[in-house]
Amino acid sequence: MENRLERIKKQLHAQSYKLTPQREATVMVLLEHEEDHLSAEDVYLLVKEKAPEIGLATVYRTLELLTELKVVDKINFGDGVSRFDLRKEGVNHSHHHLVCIECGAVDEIQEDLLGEVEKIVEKDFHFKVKDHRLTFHGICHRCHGQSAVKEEADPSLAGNV
Amino acid sequence: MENRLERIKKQLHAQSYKLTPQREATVMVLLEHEEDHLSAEDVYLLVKEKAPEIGLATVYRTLELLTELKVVDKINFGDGVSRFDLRKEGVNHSHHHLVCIECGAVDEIQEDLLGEVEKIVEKDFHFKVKDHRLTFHGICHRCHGQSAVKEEADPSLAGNV
DNA sequence: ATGCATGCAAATACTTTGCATAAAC
DNA sequence: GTTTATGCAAAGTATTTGCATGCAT
Repeated sequence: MENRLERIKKQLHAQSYKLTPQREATVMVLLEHEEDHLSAEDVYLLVKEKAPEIGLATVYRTLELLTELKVVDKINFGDGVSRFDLRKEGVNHSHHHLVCIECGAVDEIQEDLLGEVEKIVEKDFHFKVKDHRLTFHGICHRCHGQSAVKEEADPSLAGNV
Repeated sequence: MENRLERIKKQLHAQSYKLTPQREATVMVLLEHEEDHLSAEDVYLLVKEKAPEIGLATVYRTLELLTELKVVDKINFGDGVSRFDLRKEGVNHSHHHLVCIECGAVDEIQEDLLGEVEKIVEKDFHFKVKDHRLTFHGICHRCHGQSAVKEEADPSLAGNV
């Protein structure tokens, strides 16, 4: 965790940005909630616990900065909010998501399943792939087979949105 | 074109919705701009040419309805707007997109390249896939190789956003 | 001192909603 | 005549921006 913060600090410095206490608190929240897909508002509320004086605008500005630096990916599941997803270290593309249409849970696939597909895109469509966004919509393993008890599916117990 | 409108009309009627003149005008705009990725506002402006009295709210409501009926897909490229993309007939999933980071053009891949990947997702992640969203970010065939003349890339001549 | 970063409030952008009217069945 | 759809305006969200202040070099 510490070294990831350090690395991000270096990335900031490399572009002559500072790791201010507010930015550090924001990054820490993201590191601590790596599995989640937090909206700017979510991040704001969590950062406030560490740095109560922080403003929402600063959080937005920090998330924008981190997106630029490719520390996080700004993703969108079709509800009206952008969510921010920490990239794994050394990984140069956004990972995949599984959105459950029953319970709303969002799970991640870290493994890159698009290698072959990207080759086809580059060859057949003459498109130089730099990054990708892949989301599947369907029924997650928790909801699967329990369509009879749909109503009881509890997203809070399941994957994180 | 006519038959596609007819088919959409039937889909509406099947759920006891009406094909009002406003809805028809909206659908016609979508059919005429199949290659584009129009925002609600874009659709509104185009529909106004056919039906000047239409209100923006009606366009939003119609697009929402068409999304429900899976006539269109509501997609999002990360700029703050939802865009609406007509599904091909008989196709039951969203098609793929190629977003050029140089010129902003968005091209489509109609062919489904995810068959194998979905099998893996279903087997290894126990996730029943119902639909998907796949977007590649990179350099399109028009911009490719002309990085020296970047500034001259003209999205209006290229694919449509 | 200078420049970057912050907090707050105001502004903007997009989308949804309430409600009275109008059209369709 | 009852339901469904529309247009307008108002309200809601999400996000961005302006600006005075603060912090760090």
